[in-house]
Amino acid sequence: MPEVIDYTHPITLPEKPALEGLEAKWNARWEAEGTYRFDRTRDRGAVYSIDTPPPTVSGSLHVGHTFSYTHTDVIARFQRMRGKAVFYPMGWDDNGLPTERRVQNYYGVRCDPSLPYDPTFQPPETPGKQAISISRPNFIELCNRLTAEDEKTFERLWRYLGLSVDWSMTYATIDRRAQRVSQASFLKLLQCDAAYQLEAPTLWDVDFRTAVAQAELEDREQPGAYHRIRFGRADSSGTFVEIETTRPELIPACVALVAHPDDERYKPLFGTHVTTPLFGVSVPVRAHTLADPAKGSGIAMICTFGDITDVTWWRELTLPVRAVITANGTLGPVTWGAQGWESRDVAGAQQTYDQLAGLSAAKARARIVELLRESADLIGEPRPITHQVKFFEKGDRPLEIITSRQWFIRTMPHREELIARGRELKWHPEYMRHRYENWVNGLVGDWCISRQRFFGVPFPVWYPLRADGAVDYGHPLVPDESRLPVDPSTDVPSGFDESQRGKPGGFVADPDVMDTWATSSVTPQIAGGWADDADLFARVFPMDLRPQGHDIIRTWLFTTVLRSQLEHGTLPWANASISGFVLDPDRKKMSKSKGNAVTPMAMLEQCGSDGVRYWAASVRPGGDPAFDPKDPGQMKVGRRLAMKILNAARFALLQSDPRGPITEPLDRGMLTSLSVLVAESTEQLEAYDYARVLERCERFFWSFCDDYLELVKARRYGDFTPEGAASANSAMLVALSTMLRLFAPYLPFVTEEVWSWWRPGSVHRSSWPTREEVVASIGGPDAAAVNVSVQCELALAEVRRVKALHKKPSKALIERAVLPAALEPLGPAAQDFKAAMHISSLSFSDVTEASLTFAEVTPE
RNA sequence: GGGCGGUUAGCUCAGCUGGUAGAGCACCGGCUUUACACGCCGGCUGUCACAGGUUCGAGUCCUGUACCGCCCA
Repeated sequence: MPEVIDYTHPITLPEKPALEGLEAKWNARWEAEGTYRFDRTRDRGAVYSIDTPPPTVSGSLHVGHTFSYTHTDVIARFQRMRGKAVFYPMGWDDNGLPTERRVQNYYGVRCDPSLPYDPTFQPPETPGKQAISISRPNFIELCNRLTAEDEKTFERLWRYLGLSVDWSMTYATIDRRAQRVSQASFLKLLQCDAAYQLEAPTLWDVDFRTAVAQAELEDREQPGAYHRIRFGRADSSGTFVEIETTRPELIPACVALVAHPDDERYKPLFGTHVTTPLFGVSVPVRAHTLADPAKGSGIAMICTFGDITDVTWWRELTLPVRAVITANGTLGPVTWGAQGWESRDVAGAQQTYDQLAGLSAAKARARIVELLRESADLIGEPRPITHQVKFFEKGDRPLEIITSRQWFIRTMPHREELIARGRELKWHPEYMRHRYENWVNGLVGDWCISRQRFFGVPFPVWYPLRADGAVDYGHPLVPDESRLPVDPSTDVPSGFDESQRGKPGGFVADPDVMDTWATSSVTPQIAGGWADDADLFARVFPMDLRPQGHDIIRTWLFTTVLRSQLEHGTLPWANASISGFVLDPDRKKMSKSKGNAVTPMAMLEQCGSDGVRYWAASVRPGGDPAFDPKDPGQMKVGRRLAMKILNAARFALLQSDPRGPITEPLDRGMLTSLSVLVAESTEQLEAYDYARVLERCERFFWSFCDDYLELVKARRYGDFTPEGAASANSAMLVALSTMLRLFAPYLPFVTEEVWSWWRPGSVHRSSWPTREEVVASIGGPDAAAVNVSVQCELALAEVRRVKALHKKPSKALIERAVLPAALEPLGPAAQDFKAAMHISSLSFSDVTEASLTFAEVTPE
């Protein structure tokens, strides 16, 4: 029991305790003393490991970040006090598009991979109107420069908030270690055929000119129009089939018409051919169940490719490709009459198409409508509608579907086992599991991981060039694992030299980088040292906890489970704790793009880190708190709690002699109740229910201050016996020691400050309180004393109430008090009670409320 | 259209396995009581969204409806 009875440490109290400056004072001390260093000598059973979300450093942190990261830190601190070696590194997500965008805007540059590296290049002080084109290595230098700045800012803020991270283990999703892990993992997947490349229709953002994965899509409501268009029937009857489409500009890409197999209107047409308007291309009429008889005219045109249903039809009906949309979103050149572009009127088709070539999809649509109107193939006028259109979540124009060569990770064959892993994982809160299962069940294809970007992890792959200069994609060249990480655009495959790059008989590099999630999905492996520190990895993996937001269950959580399943055949972690979002006062999700995000530094300075943490931790797991920066209510409450802890501790420590056995009923009752609180708190924190623990501890503490301390004040100051004072002093110190440790995960600064007044070491390295330890201080739980305390507190409230009704000052003397008989069990504490309420004579009787007789004069 | 969550005091929210509705803020009144005026004491405030059902008893369990939010089609 040394934690509660060893009071040999000298007590030093400040005159006027304050919260100001605690963040700076204790952060410096924790850093100097390595308070949060991970002890890597401990084995897996004694370790608690956290797969921390690496925040995207491009941009700034907002209140939502402090919210969710506090939840994790509360758990980390609890586990540390429980005796675990806590593995809690921080990561930075520097990867990909957001960083590139920020670098472009910040420095006024754009990346042109065809340019050579310029070692003397320096960006201008302020970005000019015209973006400067720079080489890929120069561009990456700027990315690194800016992210380094951002990382420093972020680290300062995290430290100020009091995250108990081991800062010596920080990683970045673009650093050498991360590249090595990402590439090594990719090569393993390639080796066992879990990764493959394919020339396939892929969702494509025409502005970023990159492929996009299913997980990065979002639907947006967009205006559009149905165009009713006639196709000539091939039976020379002179009759027409009418279709409706929102994308008439894709008529040159039409490869078939399709209707539902049961649709009586079109059954006779199945197997026949029709002719496309303007281009005179003969296309078949086919049947497929995905065609909706109720939509438009019930028959649709299939283009390569207008939407993802086109891709399904194209694949399942084995249709040819006639692609017109190019990577930049314009209609590309076509030679009509060439193979695949046959027409009944080659010259006419060419003449028409030449008016569309080079236009964006939107402009081509406007032009082709005019042409269709002239040729009388447009029936009626376009009918405006709004419909859902697929966008890249960070994009500005609708996605196109472009056929290109991409790397994929096999996902579809693993759906069953991924569902099973999801059920094995402990979710906090439990209901978040559904989001995962819905996602896995809704998957429609393998995971495309190629991105046509620059700042990312390159694919460690080259391709041989045949003698005729054609790329041999079938026999990729890969480096030995010992060479990783490699950049194939500057490194050379073994057996070749740089002079053979791009030459027949030589090689070319895969030009792409991996999707952000392809790197982020291996954060447990990166942080845990999978590729270069097997000893560390064995001590931390599979990890204990993945904390994250519910918006990225389908991306980060899902892909991490997938990678771990493919690589290790296990879950990557035992628990997933899912935080909600901070909402603005109008209940809209707070985000930088909406412009309603609040930067947290002012809040932290105004309310103190402990105050902000109190607010964050008081929201139940998964909850979405509304936050109004003009009225930081709960943060102020947290600040008040921290102040109260300072002052109550000062009171308890102000006169802590004499000490001795804890004999008085109020003291014993208070400690018995506290021991129950400790037991419940431990159990609930183990279940990740941090908000409930905070609420209960706070309620206990406030009652401790308002009732218990007031009741024992006189006895403690020695008004009765030295033994009575000793009992109170000892009980207060046990309670203080216990409550400081209960609050330590939530309010790390104020608890550390108070701890330092009278205890050795850091409260954050002390042991979590136990029920047994508290109970031992009174020789066993004392249920009778609890009853005395409860009745005494009820009586206190009753006398206070009646006193206030009589508008008497608090120190007014009460000559005689008659209380309801139900309160009589307070008897053993009558002396404390009478002193606290200034009662001379106390009795009980069959009354419903307290009857008080006040003295004539109130002493000064 | 599907999934998930929410709806409790003017505001923000707690109410765990069903047993007489709670806290803080705000508001009103009182108190400078030797830890704290960044404080203390007291008061006021509710058809627990709506409609059914189960039960001796429902804020809590079941069914349906409405509205809000998030995610997915």
